[in-house]
Amino acid sequence: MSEQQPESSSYDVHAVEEKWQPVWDQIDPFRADDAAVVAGEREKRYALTMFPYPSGDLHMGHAEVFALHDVLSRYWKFRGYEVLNPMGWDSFGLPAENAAIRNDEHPATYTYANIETQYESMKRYAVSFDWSRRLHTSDPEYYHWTQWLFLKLREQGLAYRKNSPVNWCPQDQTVLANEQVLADGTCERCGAEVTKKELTQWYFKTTHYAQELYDCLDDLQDSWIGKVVNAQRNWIGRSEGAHVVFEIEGHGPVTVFTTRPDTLFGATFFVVAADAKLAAEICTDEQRGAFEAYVDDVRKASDIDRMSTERPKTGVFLGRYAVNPVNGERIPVWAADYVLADYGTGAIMAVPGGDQRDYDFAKAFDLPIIHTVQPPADFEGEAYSGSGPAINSANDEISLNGMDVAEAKSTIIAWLESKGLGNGTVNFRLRDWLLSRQRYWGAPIPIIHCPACGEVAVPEDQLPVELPELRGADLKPKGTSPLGAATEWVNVDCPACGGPATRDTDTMDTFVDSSWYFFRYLSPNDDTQAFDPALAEAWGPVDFYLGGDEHAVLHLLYARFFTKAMRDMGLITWDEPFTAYLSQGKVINNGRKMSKSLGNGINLGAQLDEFGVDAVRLTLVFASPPEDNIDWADVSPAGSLRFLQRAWRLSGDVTSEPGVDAVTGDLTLRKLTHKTVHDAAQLLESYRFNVVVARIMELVNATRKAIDSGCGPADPAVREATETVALLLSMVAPYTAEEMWERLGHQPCVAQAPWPTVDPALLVEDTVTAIVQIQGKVRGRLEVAPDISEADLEAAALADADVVRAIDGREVRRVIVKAPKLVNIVV
RNA sequence: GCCGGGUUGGCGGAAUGGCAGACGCGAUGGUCUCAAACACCAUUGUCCGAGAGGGCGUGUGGGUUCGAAUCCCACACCCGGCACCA
Repeated sequence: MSEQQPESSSYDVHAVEEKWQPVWDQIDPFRADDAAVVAGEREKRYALTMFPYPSGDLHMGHAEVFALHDVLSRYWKFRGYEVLNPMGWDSFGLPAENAAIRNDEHPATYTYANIETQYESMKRYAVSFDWSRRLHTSDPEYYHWTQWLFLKLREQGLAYRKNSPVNWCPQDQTVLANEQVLADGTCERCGAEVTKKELTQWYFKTTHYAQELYDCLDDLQDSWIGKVVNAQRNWIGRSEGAHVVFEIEGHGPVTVFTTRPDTLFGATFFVVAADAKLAAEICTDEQRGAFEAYVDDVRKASDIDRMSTERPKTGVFLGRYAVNPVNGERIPVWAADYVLADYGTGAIMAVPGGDQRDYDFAKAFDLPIIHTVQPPADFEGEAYSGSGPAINSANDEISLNGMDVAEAKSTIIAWLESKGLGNGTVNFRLRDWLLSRQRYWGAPIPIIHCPACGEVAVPEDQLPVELPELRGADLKPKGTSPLGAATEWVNVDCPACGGPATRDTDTMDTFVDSSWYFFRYLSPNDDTQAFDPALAEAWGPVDFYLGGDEHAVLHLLYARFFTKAMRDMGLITWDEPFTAYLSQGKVINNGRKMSKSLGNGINLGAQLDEFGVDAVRLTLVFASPPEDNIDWADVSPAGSLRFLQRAWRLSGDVTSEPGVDAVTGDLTLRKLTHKTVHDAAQLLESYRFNVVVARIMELVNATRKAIDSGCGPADPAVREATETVALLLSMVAPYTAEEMWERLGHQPCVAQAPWPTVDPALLVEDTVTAIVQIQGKVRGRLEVAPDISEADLEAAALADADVVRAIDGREVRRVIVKAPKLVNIVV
């Protein structure tokens, strides 16, 4: 016995990993069955986690997201759902291209080598992916359908080309979407300061769905993590207000957007964005020189200073007057850079009495200020934008005076509408998605430019438009797409007229690739269509999506846009792609983000080598609620390993035979076992994975105690408890669980075992602990029957020796009884 | 400035109107050992007390309630989103 002690008190984590991987490969328990779901034999669950970009090997962040994701996927399988849990690679993108330039090779070399590395790591990490659905967005078999979807969007009028000032990253030498420029004006990818360039580029018309993208957030409010819903609301930026038409003398009517039409009587001047075409059109010849000088100044200053709200107001008079439609007042028209060209109509009515920016401008240029809302007596500010009765707001036909803001708004809108001078409307901050990129390693835009026919779509039967073979120095960024250098590729016959024409040389933003990949998982090998609509109907939408905060707006908004567009094309029937969404926290170290420059990186491979896959997974799941950051300095993979060994040791101590009837087993342990299973299910449904682990630990502790100093290792309840530990643990620590399962005398694999049946009778306690409070403070405890009457409980409480002593002769004024749990005595 | 989320022991966190601090980390003491490591056992919010026991305690201040970490009001601080968006 003593000789065997070392051998049986721990197991070799690496040997166990090598032992089970081939067994699982053979059993292949996680392959999703399309037929069963299409036929409705089993209820489906689509579990999705964001597919990685293949830069090097997996890191701690991947380890966390996969560990969390796998708990839920495996749980769903246990509960009898047919689970779709696919994985692939978002494999177009700049790092591969930059590596190719550095190493004089093709981007595919870097990309596919890293994919293999990551694939091997994922296999070792034992995530329950259905590998038969693996895809890579850089495969022609995949981007064929990315291109096809682009053409479909274009047919719907949702993809178009326009000339416009765009965000330009001088580092990456390509344009960027609004979503890819951070709040501080830097590139989301490389951190370089983004500048503006005037270019003709492709856009997706995301604004077409602005209202719906906004409204559907209400439905996602409870099932998506709140901060992402909030971020999307802020990004889409819905504002209710009105369009109001101002006649500009000598020019014509110009419409403005305002959220405060009730303040129209206070509009004392009119401002046009200096960089809008409209400003140049309105400007009189006399003011032309001053205007152009101002525009020059604005251009120089813009990108650095324009972010600052503290900057003093600047502008220039355009030499014309607009007529305020409510009172006929002639108000001067100015150009200024505090009005944005691409929001609203690029022109505003300025109400300095009610808007601080307009107030600042009025002060700077000595323009009149009229208050149209009565500020409270103690108001000490300048512009007043709060609530209160309207003042100074009447003409011959209408008076708003005395009305509150809401009433004044609706009244004036009705009046404007009756006069044809405006209407109530809604405006959005969201802009269209700029999708062209001047880089190589992406899906070519399947358009041919013909001098005679203009833009011509590449015929569907000629898709995919494959990338020409370029490598190394050919790919160096030069401000225009590297594809332009592939002369043979670029020059083609026009599909419409047969004349000489050229291909579009830009590639698509890689966010296009990832906007629809969750559909391709349904039909990853179908070379006749993007996906089978019948499978989409059966599997979709995604039931649970786990990913990173960095995609709160970007990817999640784009995927929502694609889904709505695909619905309107008749490809699918639902409105939203992801029924539930959760973003996991980051793995940090010592209070800081891991980074090379700080030298505080934790290498996942090294952690796996030291503690094993299961201990690392357990550590990440147990550390905190999934959405919170995990500081690696605060957690203990060694402690996790210790726990796993403790759990595993139980399986060696059980002496009863498999299949023994648990009914005769120790009741206390049985009750804990059944309660643990019951609670675990509820906790898992609400993603409370860390608490589930704590409950498994409690069960392990209790089972240990039962073996050592309780009912003993032969008691059937000990087997039941240990088997339950193995089953529950398999969601977090699959290797340890499989090893336990085998030692308990079962065939592999534990993932195919059924979820333990909870006996409701065992969830009922024989006695419960009633607490007795005096003045709300706990002063005694009573063991009572769960069905004790309130009167009996009160009597028992008042008779209790501790309670009598605590009352200390004082008069009992009131007794609150909540049988069977609580008595509160008020003295 | 606007919108959202948060603040609980030395640390990560439990408890969502009824025993605050589950579970774990760390720490301290012990068993084992020649010794150490591992493992195991015990203690571990804080203050008073020899002890029994008691006081205090969930960012701050108020409120509702027999009873509040939990609900309400105000404030402070932290994190995230938007921001010259009319």
